[in-house]
Formats: sequence, structure tokens, C-alpha cells
Amino acid sequence: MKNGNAGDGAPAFGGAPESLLISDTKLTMEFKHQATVTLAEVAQAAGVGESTVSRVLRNHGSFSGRTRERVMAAVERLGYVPNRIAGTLASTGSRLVAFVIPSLSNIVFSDVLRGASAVLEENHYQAVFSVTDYDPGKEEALATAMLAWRPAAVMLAGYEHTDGTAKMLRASGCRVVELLDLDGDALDIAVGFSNRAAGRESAAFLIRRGYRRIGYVGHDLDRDTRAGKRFSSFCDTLDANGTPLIAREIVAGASSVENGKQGLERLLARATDLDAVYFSNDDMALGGYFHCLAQGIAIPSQLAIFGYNGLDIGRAIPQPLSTIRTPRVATGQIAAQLVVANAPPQAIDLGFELIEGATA
Amino acid sequence: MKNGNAGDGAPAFGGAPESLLISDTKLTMEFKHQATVTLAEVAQAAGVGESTVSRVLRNHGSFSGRTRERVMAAVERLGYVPNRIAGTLASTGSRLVAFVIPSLSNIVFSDVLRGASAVLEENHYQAVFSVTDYDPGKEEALATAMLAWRPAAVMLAGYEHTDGTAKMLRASGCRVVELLDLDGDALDIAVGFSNRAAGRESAAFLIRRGYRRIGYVGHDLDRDTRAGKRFSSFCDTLDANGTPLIAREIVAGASSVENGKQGLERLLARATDLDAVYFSNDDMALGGYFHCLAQGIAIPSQLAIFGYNGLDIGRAIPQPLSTIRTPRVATGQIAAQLVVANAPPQAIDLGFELIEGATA
DNA sequence: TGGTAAATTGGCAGCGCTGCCAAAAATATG
DNA sequence: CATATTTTTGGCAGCGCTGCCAATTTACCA
Repeated sequence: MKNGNAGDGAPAFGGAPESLLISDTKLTMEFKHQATVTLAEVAQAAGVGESTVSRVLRNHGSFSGRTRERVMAAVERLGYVPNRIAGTLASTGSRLVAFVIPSLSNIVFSDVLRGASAVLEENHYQAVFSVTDYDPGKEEALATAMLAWRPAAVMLAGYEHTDGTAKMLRASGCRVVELLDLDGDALDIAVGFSNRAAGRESAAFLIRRGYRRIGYVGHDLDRDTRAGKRFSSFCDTLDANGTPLIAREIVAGASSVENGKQGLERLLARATDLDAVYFSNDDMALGGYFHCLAQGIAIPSQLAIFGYNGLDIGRAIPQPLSTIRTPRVATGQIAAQLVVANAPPQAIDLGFELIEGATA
Repeated sequence: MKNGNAGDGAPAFGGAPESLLISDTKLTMEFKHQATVTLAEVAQAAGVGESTVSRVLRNHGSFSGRTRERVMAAVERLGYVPNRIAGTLASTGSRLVAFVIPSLSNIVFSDVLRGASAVLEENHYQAVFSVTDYDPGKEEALATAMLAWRPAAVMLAGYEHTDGTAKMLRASGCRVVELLDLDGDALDIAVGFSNRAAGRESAAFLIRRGYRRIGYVGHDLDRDTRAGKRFSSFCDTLDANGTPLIAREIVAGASSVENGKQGLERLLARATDLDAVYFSNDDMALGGYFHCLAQGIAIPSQLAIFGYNGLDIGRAIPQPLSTIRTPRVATGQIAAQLVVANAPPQAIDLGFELIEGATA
């Protein structure tokens, strides 16, 4: 069933007015559809100098109350909107913050953006972003494009950048914030948590709970290097315990509930005697959970499930998902605060929380 | 269990070099950490004029192959990154596109951003965004802030803007795109689908399936006006059929799985004889689904569930969710394409698809 | 009231780039 | 070989704003 069809054009954008044109100036202005009021025009209308208008609008420097009122009245009357492009060019340092993120489908990154944008908006900074699709080459191209806007800071996910990206960022003079990972050397500021520690603790938890025949279902680890780090530490910890990973299933493509479901199905077809499965993240784990639900596999007695991220939905399913909750929004907030405060280079570990849940 | 602690500062951002300073110029440059290479410097290094460099870099106008090589070599050697701020100021029209969206938690908007950003990146446009939290006042403030960047277009959700916002946008001279809603008058371009039609079809479907005692669980409708429109048409359709809505439960706050779960629980406590429940969206519906699962309520025989959005996860649960799938990514793509092409004012209805699923 | 310190204010040179125009060089034409 | 065209190129005036500095006005003190 398909609804909808191409709609008609709505002529709301308006054409040129047909009458009442007093002068050529008026005519031109109307045809341009452009209310490009400049600071100089405001100054003239208010009967003051340009710099005075600038001072009043930025509330910077000194001016009398009367001047202030006259300027504000002119601004109001003319509908003046300051041009930040010009302002940024004239002054030093922009109030743009550039985000170069791997994906917008992965809630991890939209959570970070959410946390950051709230702080940035409060401080009158403007967020700009681009999406790399986990492609390091694209990251480099997009980071270059971002630097062209001379942002106050560039925020990136993790440490895995091409040499070109790293070199360029270092040379750019703007702040660089690497997010969501702490297992590596920061270029400038880093905010997040250790994915290696998360993998380690996940394994330790399953071992503590008595699971011994453990499998893994994950998505493309070459691209999502943070998931790769978790998995690698997870395996190391299992090995150290003398109960190595029994089987793994890597699905092609991005993490998703559907992929988790199919991944577990395929894993179980090959390894029938597992007692627990570690998933690359909660989306995947939920897929696994639904597979068990549909197949009548008892959780956790027949099979335990463990995820990563601590999504809200994991707490709403009949058996709360056992997982690790990561401070994604806080990562964005702290990162933004450090940028706004122009804090010195540093690495901030926000840690994570293991949620015992009911699935493992 | 809490892991992690404040990390040590990583001195990677570097301090000033202590020796080998040849001149004051060098010293100053180093302290600035700023490799601000300008077009003029490139021109000098390449032994050509500024406008020639500009032409080569933009591949616009004519220049010889030899000149091109010399310029590119100088660019490479100096690590020049063009300043788009200056470029935008000097030329007419920016390549910025501003998004003013209600929320980043709601996947609807990140899907739209995703679709749009892919198209924008291909065309060398840059996306900037701010989040209104469904607050019309904030929308106005943020839209003003956006206009200060003189974007090529402003993209907003729906038609419900304050008079001030509408007036300002109209006067701004930049393109305005209203997304995800077609039930109203567009300011310029509109891309999306009819929420009223969606509500109507949802009701018609439930009626067709034989449900007669229908309830509703929704979230804050004053803020999410699109959900409000769906609900209102849904009710109208039920009324017209002579089987009006039996009961409704509006939860405070944003839509979420948890809220859907609690909402259904409260609704069923008041109205025990419902045979179907319409949810404000899939997140809420999933919560309802999980509530039934946990309470042993048979779906759809005891209670049918119907959602809105067509999230992927709805297809991965044991019984695929009955819902309406909306073209969110496509909405973003089309909107971006129209802006890039500077298309005339128009309203494009992308429609939606009713998914029969197994829950209603 | 005269004189100095403090508070206001305006003028104007850029910020780095693009766009226009005329000059110069290369190519074509008679 | 001179002239007409066409292609390349450089110079320079802004784009709209900020920051510096000097000029002007006002406030304050003896």
C-alpha cells in the first residue's frame, strides 16, 4: 500500500511586487529578495558610528544607555541580522566547532552530538558536521573541508586517523578532540573511556558468572575499530582465564538488530554448545535476544547474552539486557566544555558502568 | 561497578620550542601554533598573481597547464588550506546548509540529517545544525543564529513556527525547506508526507482488520505537533466509522520505549476491554509490545498494536510490528537535492507505506 | 570654575578571498 | 609581417565586520 504523490508547487516564496514601487533602489532591493541589511546601514539609521553598533551588539566595550537604545531600535526596525561570516573573518577565532563522525545511524554518535550541541548552543558556538561512513580516506577529505571553515575545534571519533589527517590537524592550529576512545595517544584533547577496559570487564563478568563456553557475534571490525578493541581485549581476558572463545560470527555491514539476529542464528548453527554470547554492541545483542525469544531458547539458562552501550531499550525488554553503559552524552558535553573553556591538552576518562541485567 | 578515573594530561599539543629560534618572526609563529598560510603567500611562492591561484583552486576561468602545476606544487609545499570564511564573504552565496531540528534522540531527525548530509557532502556543501528540544521559542532564537551564517538554505521540521520565525525566514532571502510534514502552507520548499493521511490510514487499517475497541498511547503532543496531527486524524476516522476512541494515555516527556511500556500499562489499568492500541510512534509501540510480552498478553489476538515510523527494529522482534514506514532518509536526500539545484518553491509528497506486520 | 581623569564615540585599516577589468601573452588571420 | 582574436594573467576594489587609536564628551575634584 503506497500513499502519496508529487505535490503542486506552492507559490509561497513570492514573486516581485507589481506596484507601489517608489524608486529604483526599492525595485532592486525587492527583486533581490535579499534583506541584506548591513551594520553600516544600522549605524546610519541610528545616527552613530559603525564601531558603536558593533560594540552594542556584542555588549563589549563601553557605550551609553541612550546609544544602546537607539541602536537596538534601528536593529529592530531594519530587521538586521549580523553577518557572522564577516565577523569571524575580521576577528580572530571562530565559534564554529566541526564534528567529523563515522555515522549518524549509530546512536553512539548522535548521543555525542546531542551532548555537545547543548553545551555549544549555550555558549553561542555553532556545530557543523560531516559523516565519514567509517572511511579513513573520507575522514581526511572531510577534515580538510572542515578546516577550511577555520573552526575553533575539530571533534573526531577515536584515534585511528590517516597520517595525512593527523599531520593536517596538528598543523591547523585549531583544537582537536578525539572522542569515545582512550586507548592510544591523543593529538590534543581526548574524552571518553577505554574500549579495551570495557572488553576486559565484559569477559571478567561472564567468567565470574560461571560461563565457560563463550561465543561472539560482531559486525565489521575493520571499520569500527573501537568494537575491534573491545573484542580483542575480551578474547585476551578469556584466554588468560584458560577458557578461550569457542566461536565467532562476523556479519557483513553495519551493526543492527537484524544483523545481530542473523549473526546469532548462524553462530548457533555452527556451535551448538555455547553458554554465553558476547555481542559487538546492544543493537546486535537485541537481535540475538529476539532470536532466542523466537526460537524458545531460554535466557540466560540456555544461553546468556551480553552487549555494549547500555541503550535505553535494553532496559525495556522483558529481561533487562546485561551490558556496559557508556557515557555518550557526557562525552559530548565534556568535550564541548573543554573546547569552550580552551582547556589545555588532556585526556579525560569518563569510565563506564557494567549493568548486570537479566540476560547474563 | 564503576570504572575509570580522570586521566593525566597528554602533552601532545606541544609547548613552544625552546631552541633553534632563528628570528622573532619564527618565535611568534611558533607561539601562535597557527600555520595560517594565505592565498597571497601561495601566489608569491608560485610566482603568480592571487587571482590566478584562486582560479586554479576553484577550477574556474582559464589558466595554462604549467601555471596549474606550479600553483598546485606551492599549495602542496605550504600546506595551504583555503579559507572558506573569506571566500564566502567575498563571493555571493555560501555553501552552508543550516538544520534546525527538534531533537537528536528521535531517530527521525538523525535519519533526515543522514540522507541530507550524504547529498550535501557530494556537492561540497557543509551542514550546520542546532537542536530546539521542540521549543518554538528556541527555534526562533536558533534560526536567527543560523541566518547569521548566511546559509544557502535553512531546513526545519514541519510548519509550526512562531510568527517571528516565519517572518524572519521569509525576509532572509535564503531558501527555506520544511521537512516531514505536508499538512500546512509551505514558506518555500516542503518535502515529506502527510501526517494526517498517516493517522487516517492507520485507523482505516485497524477498522478493516475488525478492531472496534481502540485505545491510544502517546507522548507530549503539544511539542511533537506531527504526532498530534496523526492522532487527530486517527480519531476523526474512528469517529466517522462510529467506533470512537475508547481511551487514551498521554505520558509526560519524550517518546521512548520505556514510556510506551508504562503508558500501555496505565492505559490497560483503566480500560480493560481494548482490542487494539495505536501508539504515537514505533518506540512507544515497542514498549507496548514488550509490556504484553512480559505480561503474557497475546498479540494480536488479545491486543493488537500499531505504531508509526517503520523502524528496522520493528521487523526484528518475534512478531514484526504493524506500522507505517516513512521515507525519512529520502526526505533528507530530496531536500538537499532541491537546495543544491536551487529548485523553485514546491511541495514534494514522498508518501509512506503501511506495513501489515503481525501485531495488528 | 578650571583642569584632569574617565567614559564614549567615530574613523579607518585590514581579515583572506572573489570578481571585474584591463594588460600581456599566445595564437590566428590576411 | 602587421593586425585581429583569443587566452592568460595580475591588480585592486570590495564583501561586512572587528580592533586599534585618536577625538570628543562627560564626570569628577580641588
